[in-house]
Amino acid sequence: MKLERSFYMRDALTVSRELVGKVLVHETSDGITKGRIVEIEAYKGDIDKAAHSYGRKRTERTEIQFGPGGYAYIYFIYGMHFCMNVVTGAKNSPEAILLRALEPLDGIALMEERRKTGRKSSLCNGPGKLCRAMGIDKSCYGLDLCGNRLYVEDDGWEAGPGKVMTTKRINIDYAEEAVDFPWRFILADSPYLSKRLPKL
DNA sequence: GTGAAGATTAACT
DNA sequence: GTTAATCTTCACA
Repeated sequence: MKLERSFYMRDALTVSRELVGKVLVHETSDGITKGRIVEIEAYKGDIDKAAHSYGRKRTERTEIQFGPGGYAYIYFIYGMHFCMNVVTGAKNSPEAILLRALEPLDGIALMEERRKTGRKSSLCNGPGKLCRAMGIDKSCYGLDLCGNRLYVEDDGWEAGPGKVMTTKRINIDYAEEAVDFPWRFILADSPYLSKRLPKL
């Protein structure tokens, strides 16, 4: 079943923990693609130097994060990649969750066509890659995840005990003390992670 | 209007 | 491990 608004209205860290193992669904004119969420990172604008909305900085780009949870925050990075976030928290609480890796479930042929690669395991194992495989671009910015085009569903699958782990985030070395926040959530035994499990 | 930097990826040494 | 590709967004004039 599709996740409801109330699921997203909670704290980003709480939502993150429960979002691992859920299924991202994108319905397009080319077909439907689905992928299980195996790696995500939480960003909290009020205290997190790594967040675009750090210091409650409100710009045209981060505007959607200040609304209620349950909306898509898409941004373009390094001139060639899109990244998708799920906005969480209540209104005026700039929090979001970056989707870093998915396990392809449905529409895999369509993903391969978009990605031009034959290896299923590398189809969605990175923020930029999963967006391309899922057909997500700027036109998805601000979409309501409680709508019927781009949303997250719970298919009843559950991670085994201790399988959801937290680690430090990736590629935010400029964020000073925030680099040590354990806000990356992963499915420990998934072969679809963007990087190998760091040593603990 | 202009310039610098980036929540990445793929290719190369 | 290092680096180029490539362009939106943001800060400042």
